[in-house]
Amino acid sequence: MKIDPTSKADLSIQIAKAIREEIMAGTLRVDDRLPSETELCEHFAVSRSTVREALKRLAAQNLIRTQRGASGGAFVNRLSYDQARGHHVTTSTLLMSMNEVDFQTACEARFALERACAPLAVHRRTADHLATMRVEIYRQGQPGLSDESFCDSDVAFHRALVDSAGNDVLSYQLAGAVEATQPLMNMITFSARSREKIIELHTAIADAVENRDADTVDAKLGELSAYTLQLKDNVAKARSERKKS
Amino acid sequence: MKIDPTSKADLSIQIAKAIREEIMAGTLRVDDRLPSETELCEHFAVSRSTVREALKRLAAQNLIRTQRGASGGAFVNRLSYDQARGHHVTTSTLLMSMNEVDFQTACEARFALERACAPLAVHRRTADHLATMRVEIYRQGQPGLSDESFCDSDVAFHRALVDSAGNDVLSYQLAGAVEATQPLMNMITFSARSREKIIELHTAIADAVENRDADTVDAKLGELSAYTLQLKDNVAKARSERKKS
DNA sequence: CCGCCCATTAATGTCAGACAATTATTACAG
DNA sequence: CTGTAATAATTGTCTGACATTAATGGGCGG
Repeated sequence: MKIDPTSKADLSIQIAKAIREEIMAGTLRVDDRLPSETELCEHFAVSRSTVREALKRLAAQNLIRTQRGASGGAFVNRLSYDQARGHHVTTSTLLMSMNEVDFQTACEARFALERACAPLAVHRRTADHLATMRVEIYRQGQPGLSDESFCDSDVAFHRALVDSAGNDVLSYQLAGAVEATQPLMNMITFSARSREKIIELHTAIADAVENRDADTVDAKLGELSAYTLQLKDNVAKARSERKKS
Repeated sequence: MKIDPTSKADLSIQIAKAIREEIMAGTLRVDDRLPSETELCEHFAVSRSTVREALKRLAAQNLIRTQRGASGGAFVNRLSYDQARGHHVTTSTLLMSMNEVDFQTACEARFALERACAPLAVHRRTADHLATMRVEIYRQGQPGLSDESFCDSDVAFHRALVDSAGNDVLSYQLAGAVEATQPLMNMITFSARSREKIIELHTAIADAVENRDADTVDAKLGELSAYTLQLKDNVAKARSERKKS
């Protein structure tokens, strides 16, 4: 709970770190109120702007929330799965676009993880999950559906599949892999793909989940993966053809 | 690239959002320099403190970095896997501690994901990965090793296993599951566990990876999972015994 | 002509103080 | 007792200043 004014690191970084560590260590618990900005100024012997920049850093990570008015202040935030998922997907998406992740690498990771859910999913799936999957499959079959909407529905289908494993931790971790790579895959391949083929595979997966047949789910996810990679190949070939001419 | 001054949301949040969207959309690319704080003030018609708070928010997400001096400024940051992994682990850890995640849930998620790596790991493991695993197993066998060091080594072992799948995306996604749940599991069970049993399983896993035997890796990870859950049971029983007396 | 030192300059980092906006509490009037 | 207005506490924003850092260019000496 101290900072080193001689350190070369920015003060607001040090302060944010000090507070973050208290939260991680449990000294500050969920819904605890932090000292007011003025008190933090005194404690760390810095100006209010510096304290505020530190608090904004923490707020950006969803670690705290602030409230104005009397008996307001900064409170330790309960990290919700939804908030965390949003962040996770954003970061994963940027990570992949900025590092020019190989299509095959992303695809491999995504399906490896999704297949890991299959045994749990067939075991725990509820009627709700099945219904969601069926609805999305129906949507995907609608004529006139835009490519963007098809992508969205695709993501929703796979998310329902993952969620049906009934494990929040798993759902959270997979959000990054599935939701961040899916659009990437869609953008690359949607010009070339056959919606019928994908809907057929989705239907087979939903059926297998309903029948609690993990092996078939796994196999069909494998087919989907292979089909996606093949599409990518076709697109690449078409591109080099065009280059030649 | 505009903000709405009549919105109830804080200005610094709106500004951060506007810039974040430009980064996500690719308008601002990696290593691009943002306008200086003064220019951003004029552009958004706000004060410098507000702009700075917005920039700190982005910096907290590793989206930008800042540099002082002439020709300094804020630059779009290339998200590195290491930075992102650190964040991911921190968030996952907090998520699990704050939401009081069931031990079994965490354990289930972690092993399901790790087992998904097995087929890739046996295929792509290098001598380096094997060496790391062997070294960690050796460390784990040292008498007098503290519980904390044993935990660290355990994490390092599993990380080497995951990394040997040779897929950066996979390694990143799994960091959250493995590195965040492992300490939780260790804290709960390390009083009761037998290091010999764990070292034996680790050795079997390393051997199987070396022999490219995915099924055995999978089986041994399953045993490790079962053993961990059994330990947890023992601890729980011992606790209720103590309560009775 | 080359290299070193230094002033300049442009940028972020920090500070101080003020006012605005918001909200819970308290006091007061009816 | 109730509704309303004053009050106080707190975060949000603005302004202006100075400190710190680092690239740049110019002068000066070799």
